[in-house]
Amino acid sequence: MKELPKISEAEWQVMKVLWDKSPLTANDIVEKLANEIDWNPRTIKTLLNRLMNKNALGVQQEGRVYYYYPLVSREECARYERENLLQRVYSGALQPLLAAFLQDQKLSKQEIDELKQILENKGKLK
Amino acid sequence: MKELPKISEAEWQVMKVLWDKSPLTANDIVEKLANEIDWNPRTIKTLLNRLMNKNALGVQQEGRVYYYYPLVSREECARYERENLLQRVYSGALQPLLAAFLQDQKLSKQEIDELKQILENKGKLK
DNA sequence: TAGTATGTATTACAACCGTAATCAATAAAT
DNA sequence: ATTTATTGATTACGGTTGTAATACATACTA
Repeated sequence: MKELPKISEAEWQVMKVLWDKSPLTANDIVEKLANEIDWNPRTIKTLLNRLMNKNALGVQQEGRVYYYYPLVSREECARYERENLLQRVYSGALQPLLAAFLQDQKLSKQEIDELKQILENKGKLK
Repeated sequence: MKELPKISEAEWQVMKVLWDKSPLTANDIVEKLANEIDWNPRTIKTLLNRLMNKNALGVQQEGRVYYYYPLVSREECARYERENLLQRVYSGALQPLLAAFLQDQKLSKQEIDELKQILENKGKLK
């Protein structure tokens, strides 16, 4: 089983861009992030380097330009973060976590129905 | 509105003990954590100090002993962490987050029913 | 009253993080 | 061929975190 690198808050922003679409050059990434975050391009280069050192990103070199791409899946990383929240904050108690999420956020009718559907199935399966 | 201190992973362990029951002395806390975590008591003292400096904990002094108690509510801090996960990992998309949590964890029949109940109510309210 | 134990405060130290600036290599331009 | 511009690599720097060790104050003991 491969070691999941620990991805920091700032690094998540970069990873999300590459999970959306890859491979991309550093400049592509800078451009995509320009709207959302006020970072110096240098900062993004640093983050790319750190992510490479952590083996979260790979590169393929074309001439003098690097094309970056993820080496870990978004779903793996997301699962890690979910589990982390669940344990750290809720000591593993899922129901209160979910109830709290449902309480503070708004959902469309359709999203509610989808979730109910998932719950129905969980109910049946056991 | 009061500033929420940022509580680190290790600090959460300490805060949870005090949210369960407070005020407690450092030694009480060391004892409670002894089962769960393999920390040197010094480490716990350090964490208590940091939490005081962050205004996450207060103390009341009785003789030479300090009694620690939380200055921030568990629910505030939990909300902060939930929101953080939601934005960082899911860019604010609640439904996929919830669906994933439901997918990877197991729930009792009763918990499922409670969640369905919450969803029912959300559905009605709008 | 001098030493010991106990509890808090200060200091340590490396790794990680946010946020860059500077250096170096190389492709492009003159 | 030398200069310039571009892009990745290295270095920076203060703050936080995990994980303690050491110093200091004081209550208790001999």
